[in-house]
Amino acid sequence: MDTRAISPEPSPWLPFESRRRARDEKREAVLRTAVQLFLEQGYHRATLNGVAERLNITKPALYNYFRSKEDILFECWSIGQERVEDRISETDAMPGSGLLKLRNIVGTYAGIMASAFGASLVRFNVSDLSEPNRKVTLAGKRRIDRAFRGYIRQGIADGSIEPCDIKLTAFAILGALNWIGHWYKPDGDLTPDQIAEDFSVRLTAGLAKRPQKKKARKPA
Amino acid sequence: MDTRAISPEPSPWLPFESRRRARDEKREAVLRTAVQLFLEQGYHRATLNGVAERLNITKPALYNYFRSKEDILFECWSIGQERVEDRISETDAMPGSGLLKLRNIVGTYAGIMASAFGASLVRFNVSDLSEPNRKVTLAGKRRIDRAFRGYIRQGIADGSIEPCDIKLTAFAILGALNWIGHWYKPDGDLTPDQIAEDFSVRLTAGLAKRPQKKKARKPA
DNA sequence: ACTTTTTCTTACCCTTAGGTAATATATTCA
DNA sequence: TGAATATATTACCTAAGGGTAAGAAAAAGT
Repeated sequence: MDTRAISPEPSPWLPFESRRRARDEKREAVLRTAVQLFLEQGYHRATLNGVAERLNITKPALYNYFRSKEDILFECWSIGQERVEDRISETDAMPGSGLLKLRNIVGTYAGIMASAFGASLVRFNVSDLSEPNRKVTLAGKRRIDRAFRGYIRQGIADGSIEPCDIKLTAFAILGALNWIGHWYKPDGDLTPDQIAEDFSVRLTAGLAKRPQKKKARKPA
Repeated sequence: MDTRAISPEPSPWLPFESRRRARDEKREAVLRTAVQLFLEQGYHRATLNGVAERLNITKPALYNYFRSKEDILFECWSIGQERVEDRISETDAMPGSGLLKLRNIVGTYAGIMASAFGASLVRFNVSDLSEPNRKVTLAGKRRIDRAFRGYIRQGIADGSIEPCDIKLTAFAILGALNWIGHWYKPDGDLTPDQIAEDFSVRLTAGLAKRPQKKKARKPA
């Protein structure tokens, strides 16, 4: 769109903003390429030269956008984490039973795990991060744990979920979900949506409270 | 123990064997220390100097027992893999329904995952291995997948397991199990046995074939 | 067109850690 | 005790790769 023809007095801010945008686009391109390479080869075997090469630039150019390799790693993790936390916020604000919320987060989380930034949440090693960044990631992991446990706890309270060991249940569900980040391949025969739909049912089916017979035994 | 005083005619093989044993013990000590350090710090951040230091020796001494760092990594993986495959063989030979076999392997697998060599199956990066070794590990992972799917398939065939998507079911169960290798801490409040017992029920509860509604069999 | 700022490249530094050579020290065995 | 073997140490090499300095090239602003 050529704004000069429409607006005779272009704001001096526009070029600045467009420059900012271009910069951010390049930054994101670096992150996309980096996370891809980190996943393919592992963080340590992947080199910044390799990242730069894929972008048709040279290594030092990367340092216009990031302060260090670890910085890139941490940002990749942050993007994945933010996606998850956004969905958790949405789910928290959702009306409905704990079981419903759990089903919702399981499905969306599965979808995220099938993306590169999502997989980076479980494929990267926290000990490759600096102490401050490591603390941030560990706190993030705890928040995810807490969210899942919260939905289960709510479900038990509102009667939608059969009473169970909350901690182990959350571990089991999160394990099944996180494992997606290890086995999912974009060129496979399963789409993220299929996985999300299946897992949202599969991982919660055993938890739903069944209609009370005289003696309710084990959950389905 | 001074064998010379007891046996007047000592076989020339005995010293040799005892030396072999001592050697193997040292080898295993290296592996135990190495796997521990690899898990604590990650393969790349952990150094052979660090491994040697914990053993009160120096780095080159390690090369009396292993040809390279990668060699050590691969052996750690192999030990974990062997433990799993042993249990799979046992389970294969077991009598009983597919569901029973699945419960059995889930429990034992959970226990293995709560050990250092077991965790090494999921905490280490295949791309840190040489091409031949990587092929071996990938083949190993496939064998585990195949075993789990086999039990599920058998269970469906013999009527102990409700028909389901075999592949996704196996992924979900293996994910929950493998995740143990990431969260289990020996100093936590859960013992491997507790986890094994819980998971063997938890991860299979949703699969068991329920009494058919047609026949209206009320639970006693 | 000229200046300034941003972005990128070439050339380089330098630490780290895996691996090796030469050699010393135990240990075994006769 | 002395030769042979096994095992460990000291000292060193070397490649790889993260990171930096100086300056060229491109873009923006005037």
